[in-house]
Amino acid sequence: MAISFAEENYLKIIFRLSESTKEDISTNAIAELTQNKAASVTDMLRKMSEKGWVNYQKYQGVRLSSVGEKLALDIVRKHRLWEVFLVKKMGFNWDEVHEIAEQLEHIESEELIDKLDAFLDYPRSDPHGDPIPNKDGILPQLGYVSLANMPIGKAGNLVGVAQDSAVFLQLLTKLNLRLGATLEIIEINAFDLSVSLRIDNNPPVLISHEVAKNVLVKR
Amino acid sequence: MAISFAEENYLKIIFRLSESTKEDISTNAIAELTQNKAASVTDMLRKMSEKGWVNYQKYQGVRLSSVGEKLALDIVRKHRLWEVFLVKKMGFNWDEVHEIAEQLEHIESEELIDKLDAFLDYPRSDPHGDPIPNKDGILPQLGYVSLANMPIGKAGNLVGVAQDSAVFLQLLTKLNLRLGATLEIIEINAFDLSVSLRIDNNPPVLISHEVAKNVLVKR
DNA sequence: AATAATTTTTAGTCTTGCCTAAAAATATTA
DNA sequence: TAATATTTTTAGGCAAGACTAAAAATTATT
Repeated sequence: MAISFAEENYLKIIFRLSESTKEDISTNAIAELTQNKAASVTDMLRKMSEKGWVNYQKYQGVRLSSVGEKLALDIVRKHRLWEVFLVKKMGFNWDEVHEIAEQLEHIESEELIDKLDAFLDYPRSDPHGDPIPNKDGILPQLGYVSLANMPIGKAGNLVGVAQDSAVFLQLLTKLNLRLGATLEIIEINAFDLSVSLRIDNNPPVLISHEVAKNVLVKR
Repeated sequence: MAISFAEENYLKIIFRLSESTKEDISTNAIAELTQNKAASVTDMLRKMSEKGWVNYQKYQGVRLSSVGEKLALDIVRKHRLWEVFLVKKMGFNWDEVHEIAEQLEHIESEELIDKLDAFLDYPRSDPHGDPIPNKDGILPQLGYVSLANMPIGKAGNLVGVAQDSAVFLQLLTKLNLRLGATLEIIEINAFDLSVSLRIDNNPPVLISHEVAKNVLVKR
């Protein structure tokens, strides 16, 4: 039986949550991202568990099984390839493409995705800097680190972001934080962990810890 | 409330059926194309009628209202633009694209479609020769006629087909009936209306009336 | 025109995926 | 550790969109 739209969304969201933690994923966390109620999530987790896509223990949270992870990687691959398409070929800005890619990621045709991949010249990362899984579900290692974790005085280049909400991306644009920009941490303020940051040899500007956490840098 | 996947399919199918007849469209005809049972179609027609998309009288068939026709044209526009994309940019054959376009046509983003239209250089017809409605739902007049209606002895060029099932398109390929081919009717057999046809100055071949009806020719 | 065949509709069900309200389990705090 | 708060699950329902079987309307045939 084919995988449904809703199921694909759950898989993708559990995958995203798993990327940033080793813990089991909680029902509430999933509910927040799917915009559903916790009861609905419980329901779906039970079904997905029966299909063998997740390992789920009542009250103990959930993790993807290897089958589920493969399915999720396939969806993420499609999502990110379509984002590249939208930005590179259709001329959208990087903060406009997420919602459209959310729809396109559910198109079912392996052949189409292979051809799209070739058409885009086999990109390794999407417009937000996130790595694109290959056909076999292998994520290329891009070797970046969160700006919040970078040592003071060392320079690096902006290679991605850890979230892609429109408000966040718009703020980056306003701050002149573009893919490829050279970044150097001048100072970290102990009070609120805000970061004084030099961008491309300009005078330093102040950004919040929240922003720094979500900016990915390659040294 | 947004229009659902299922509703879009019904609209598109009623539109297609309306193109080839002036009669009201029957429940059974719709059931056949949607691959649903007649009872399910009745159900949906009642709902669509309440929304004002169709004019529906029990037992008397259905026609699109002007609102419904506008909605249908929008879906057809998306379907045909995506077909052009798949053939021209992704390298699919014309008999491989229908099913993928059936999925892509439901993507919701006017901006994306406008950009796609520009990217494809504002095509006036899809890979099967069918005209592509513009943003305002106007179908460009391409001025073709069914091969079955062409007078004996007059030559014309194949500019399209009236259906795009894979079996039909494969048969065309086998018969060497390609877009642009020059066609001349040599003879029509009264018994079964089969057509003796000259293709590009080759010796005449025999095709069925069924095929002739579905081949579109420009004189 | 009466009967038979076909088409369409109604009535009642099912599955998916969501909901609310209440109960149960787990986690936190006094 | 007992009481309280939070999280999660269960139970029961709802809407969409499909189904089958039976009834009603229409169309075709004798």
